[in-house]
Amino acid sequence: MNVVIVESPAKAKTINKYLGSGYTVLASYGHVRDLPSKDGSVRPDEDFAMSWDVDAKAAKRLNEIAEAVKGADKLILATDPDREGEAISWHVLEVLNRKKALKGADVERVVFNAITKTAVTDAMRHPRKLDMELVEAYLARRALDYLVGFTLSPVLWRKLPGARSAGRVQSVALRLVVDRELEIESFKTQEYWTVEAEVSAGSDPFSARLVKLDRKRLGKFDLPDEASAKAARKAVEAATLRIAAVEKKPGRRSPPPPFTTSTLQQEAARKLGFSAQRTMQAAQKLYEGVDENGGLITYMRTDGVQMAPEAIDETRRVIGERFGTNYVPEQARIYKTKAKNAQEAHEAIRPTSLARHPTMVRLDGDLQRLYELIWRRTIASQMESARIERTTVDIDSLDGALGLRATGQVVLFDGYLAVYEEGRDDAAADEDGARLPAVAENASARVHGVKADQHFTEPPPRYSEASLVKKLEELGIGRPSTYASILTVLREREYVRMDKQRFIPEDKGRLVTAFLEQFFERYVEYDFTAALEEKLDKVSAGDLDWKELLREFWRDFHAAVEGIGDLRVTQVLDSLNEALGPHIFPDRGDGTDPRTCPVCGTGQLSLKVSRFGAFVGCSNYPECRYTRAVAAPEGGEADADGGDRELGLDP
DNA sequence: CAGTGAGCGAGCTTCCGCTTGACTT
Repeated sequence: MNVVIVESPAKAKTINKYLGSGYTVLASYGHVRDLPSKDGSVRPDEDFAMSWDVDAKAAKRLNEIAEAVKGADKLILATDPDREGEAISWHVLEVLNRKKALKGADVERVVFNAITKTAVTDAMRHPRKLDMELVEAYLARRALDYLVGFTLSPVLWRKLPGARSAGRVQSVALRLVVDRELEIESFKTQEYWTVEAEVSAGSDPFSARLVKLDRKRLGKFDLPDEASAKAARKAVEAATLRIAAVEKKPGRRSPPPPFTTSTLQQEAARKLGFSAQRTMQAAQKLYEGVDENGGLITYMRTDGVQMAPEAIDETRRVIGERFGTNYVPEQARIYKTKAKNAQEAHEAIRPTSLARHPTMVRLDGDLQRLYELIWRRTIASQMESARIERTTVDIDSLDGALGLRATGQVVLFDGYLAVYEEGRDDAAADEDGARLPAVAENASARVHGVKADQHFTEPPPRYSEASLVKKLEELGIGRPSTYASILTVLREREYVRMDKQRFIPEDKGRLVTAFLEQFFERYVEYDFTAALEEKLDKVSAGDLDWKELLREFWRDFHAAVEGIGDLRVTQVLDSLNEALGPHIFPDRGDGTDPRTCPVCGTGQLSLKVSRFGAFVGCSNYPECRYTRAVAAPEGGEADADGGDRELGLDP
């Protein structure tokens, strides 16, 4: 008898089926051990010694595993083929060794990145040893995260009452939200106008935009006000027009790759309105399966876009049957990940059987809709590209001073668009979607009406859950298993709030960000994690000692912590006040200096702290009693207003 | 209705990443 260890029970069940009777497949249910949530779990002055703790539930699992291993010939560690997976195998092995549960049993490490019968049985024939360098990269990652989080958080408690936590991932996610808000606040809207004419040339009328005026190309801001727009409109109305050129260009649109965790969360938000959490809950149920037929989709926490060859074959077959052979490309499509720091331990998220059409499964609301989305996306990813034709019609005045342009596109062959079109976040609507009537070059054109429209440039949009997850993934920050919880932490700490499904930073979040930027700048830089990952890669390649990585990190980090530890709260505030700027003193938009007191008009505002939390107060205290709360400790809210009220704006 | 106030204090909070049930509301 052989004992096989994987992470999840659903996976254990499937693999058991593939391997048959000579094997017992058990799940570890995750990491099994972790650092206890208290001081001293990682000890830099003992050469980064780490204490591990097995919680009660994991202990039960491990006892079951130890029991099964007792009479076994072999222990086969088949956890995920990435850094964390290697670590899980190591943790399990460590515990079993400590229990002395491994007498005589051989230990093998086996990896597969698709759960198909061929992939699994093939992997079983190629066992290897545990990769200790990969495990050491994990240890470095784990220790660093602990040291950053469990050092910075207490610093925050002491220096900024009301602030609760900081960490390598959450603090950068928060910074993204805060920085975007600052961008929005400092954004200057700009007015511009466009002129559009309804024209015809022996055809149905169509609309064309003014693109040339006074023999010059019209830039976006060349019609800055109503007067210039009206003058341009008059010029169009007075002009004699002819069709100068008709150009048709063929184009292709290729399908998007199949889903990863990040893209699934984004699309489910855009198309179904699901939060990241709701998406993951539904996906988990689809993965576990609803009846005896097993899971309906592959593993839902993945950054891989690749698919098992068997699945690609089946997808192509289903496309041929349902849509016709002209929808099947000659070659199967192979996708490569673009995400930084992708581990690609798992396949893309796809139905376990493409033949299981959404109409053939009966599921609860969320599950049904999510399954259909995944089925369509997977099918689309292997379908033929759409072929389109883009048409551009240039219309000039006879004297050549004016130019108008109309664009349109026609889908000649829909290809993958027959099942799926990717949603958009904040992009402007397609303007060249319309079909244009056939017109002949040199035909004269008639103007039916001209309109001038006013527009204003808009600031960048606030992050939604979907766009923030997308950004985090681009920066290589966080993992598929943590995206949804990162969003939750920011809300629980009251660093941000949601408004119309968008993240808005609270003053508390701005303050924490300003503080970290001021005193721990390099640890909240957007590429800190990417740089760390490069070093971790060196560790796993054997080119860098994991303790050397930690020593180097700790030297600088510890110095920064010592530096601020010596400062009194008031000194921190003085230094912070210099740097705070728009984080805490936003432009009020009425031309007054953001740092002068809005009540007395002479006092200077600055940040202070008390047992009520951080607040902004006037230098003329106690004559002037203007205050504005910035960050209150848990439950320490003065009243329902939360100090948000702008006192004294109308004295 | 006004709007907490700054060198003292007891004791509390916290990280990231991997995985699901077993508690009660």
